[in-house]
Amino acid sequence: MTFRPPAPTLSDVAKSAGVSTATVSRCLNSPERVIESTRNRVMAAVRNLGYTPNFAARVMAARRSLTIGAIVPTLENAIFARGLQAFQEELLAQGYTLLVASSSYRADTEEEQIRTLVSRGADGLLLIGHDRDPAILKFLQTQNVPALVAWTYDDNASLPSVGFNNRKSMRALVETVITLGHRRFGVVSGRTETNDRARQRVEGVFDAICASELNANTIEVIETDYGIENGADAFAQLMSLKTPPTVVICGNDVLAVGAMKKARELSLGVPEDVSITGFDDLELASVVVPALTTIHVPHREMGTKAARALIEMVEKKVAHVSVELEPSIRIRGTLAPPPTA
Amino acid sequence: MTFRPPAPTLSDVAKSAGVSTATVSRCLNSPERVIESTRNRVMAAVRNLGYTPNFAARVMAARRSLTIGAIVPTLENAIFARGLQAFQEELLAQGYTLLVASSSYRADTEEEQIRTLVSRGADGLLLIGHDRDPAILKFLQTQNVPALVAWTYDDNASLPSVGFNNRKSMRALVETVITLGHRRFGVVSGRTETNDRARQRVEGVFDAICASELNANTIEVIETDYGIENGADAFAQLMSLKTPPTVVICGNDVLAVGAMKKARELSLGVPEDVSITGFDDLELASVVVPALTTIHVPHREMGTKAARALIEMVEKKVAHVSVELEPSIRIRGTLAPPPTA
DNA sequence: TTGTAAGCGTTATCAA
DNA sequence: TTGATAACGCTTACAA
Repeated sequence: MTFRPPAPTLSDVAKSAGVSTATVSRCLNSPERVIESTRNRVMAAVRNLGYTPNFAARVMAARRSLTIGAIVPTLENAIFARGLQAFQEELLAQGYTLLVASSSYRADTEEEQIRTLVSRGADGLLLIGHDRDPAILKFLQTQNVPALVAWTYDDNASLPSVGFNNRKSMRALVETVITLGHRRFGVVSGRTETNDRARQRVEGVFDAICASELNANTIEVIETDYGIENGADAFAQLMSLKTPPTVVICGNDVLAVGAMKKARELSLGVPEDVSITGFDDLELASVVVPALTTIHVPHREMGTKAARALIEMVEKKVAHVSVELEPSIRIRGTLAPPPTA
Repeated sequence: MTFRPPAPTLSDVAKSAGVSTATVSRCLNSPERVIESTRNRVMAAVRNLGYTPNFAARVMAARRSLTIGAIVPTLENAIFARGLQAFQEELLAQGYTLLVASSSYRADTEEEQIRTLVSRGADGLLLIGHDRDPAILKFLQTQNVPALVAWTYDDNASLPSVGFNNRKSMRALVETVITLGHRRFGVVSGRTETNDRARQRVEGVFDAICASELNANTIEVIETDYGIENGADAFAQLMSLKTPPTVVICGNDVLAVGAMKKARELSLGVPEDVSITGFDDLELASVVVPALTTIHVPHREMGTKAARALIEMVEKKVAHVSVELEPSIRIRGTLAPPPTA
């Protein structure tokens, strides 16, 4: 092992350029405040030495990091990918860096991640959904770190949100399903206990059914984690009931695609034997055969608007007002009238 | 706007517990070095005040961050998701935190991200592939930050790697394809100029074909960015040739699924009219109909081993020896003998 | 336009 | 077992 010199610091640059550290700092942060001749000299020294500013030191001295943290429940499937990408692009355009963490849909992990990101100096936080221990909100308050919620819209929650009404959207879809003549419904949902979006979507299903003259008691709901195989298993369970549903409403596209896979294995035709619907309109939804009927969520718009809102909260230090986006129904091949209708 | 007190610091805790900052620091970092009675008092103060350590200050003082950075070409599709997940799990188990950045397959962006992560105090870096300006390697050296390459294996590159031989794997697959009787090949590849894995995979195709007595001149190769729609377009282009291929070898599963989608639109049967193969064995590959023939990459194993190797490099400050993993071929529904064979 | 110097919140060395 | 105190590398009044 060879000896390695320590990385160059501001004062190395200052020495090499024959100026003070303050001048070097100015060259880097507000070049217009340094006369050109010195600036050139300094920048040359920076290049020569291969100097890179130490972020930790900068954060400590400046007391802001130009960093935004986002904690999403999962990065394993595409559920949050597109929105997050747009979020990140907008942040970047405004000079901020994004730090992403995943909570695996666990409240305790999310709290840990919140603490981690705050301790790393995040200037603001993007969180998903409103289900959360109030204590952690108090923590954010004492730490003076603004937070914004996305992927759901709720005007009178304790945090501002940029998102859509999951319940209303699902209700609209199920109303369409009812109009087609379906009377026996199966529901494959995400975990409702720890996931307000999943909960609201199931509520939307019941809203639609109760609003019609149908009997809500006949609806079978299976809860499971998001995952193609989980969707497949839940679907199999539903279809093995004495009176299987004619339509299976899935809490998201991942579950729905799992259901489709299992239908194939069971030699059940979709939509001839059973209809299937999803939620989110991931790329997956247009790849499967037939294409999946689902609810299109304006992911990119949500990401972009969330970024703008959060930056405003960070810079102006004011609470942002919530923004509601409008999903739209995408009727595709997996939905048709029930077999006997 | 209400007044917000600044977040509590170490010395706030020290004052509140009636000890020195050194003792508080010890309670947090090596509790066994503090007698129980004081420790209890200190921890109570920590809880009371809602104290969270300031990461930037800690990094500066300790001169290590227990943070590993990873820069992948994309987070938009699942190509790197599973491996990265395993990488992160192993890091976590060993007390490290993962910071992920995406380069969008651009060399300049990757350099920027490398600098960013180093400046943020990453103790080590995971990079994908070996294609990279030597200057940035020198930078890593002067900054004293070890780096490891994954998703490819190359024993005599300048950085150690944990991965597989893309060329050899693709060659094996194409040899199988040849054995089935195929003679007209189409290739849909990722960008070979900026992506050594894509390049090696194409080379593997030619290796197999040259090793047989076939004429390599008849192979049409189309390069495109990774994406379902790109795969679809490239496939359409290949199938509109005067003598279209009987098999389309795709550089990865995402492209292959795009090809399958387009085949359906063109009413081409897979595999009756044309065979299609992928690479990676993403979850996607088992969801499509028919299931995709592809090369299974041990993503999780790669992630775990990369984490262990990188941590060793960080802690022992020695270069790790490269590790080669073995992908395996997964023959599934999209591959069959050519129509006329 | 540039320099001086006081922090920023930790850790770590050295004494007590 | 604990406490002083000097770093760590940078930004930013304030002064020159």
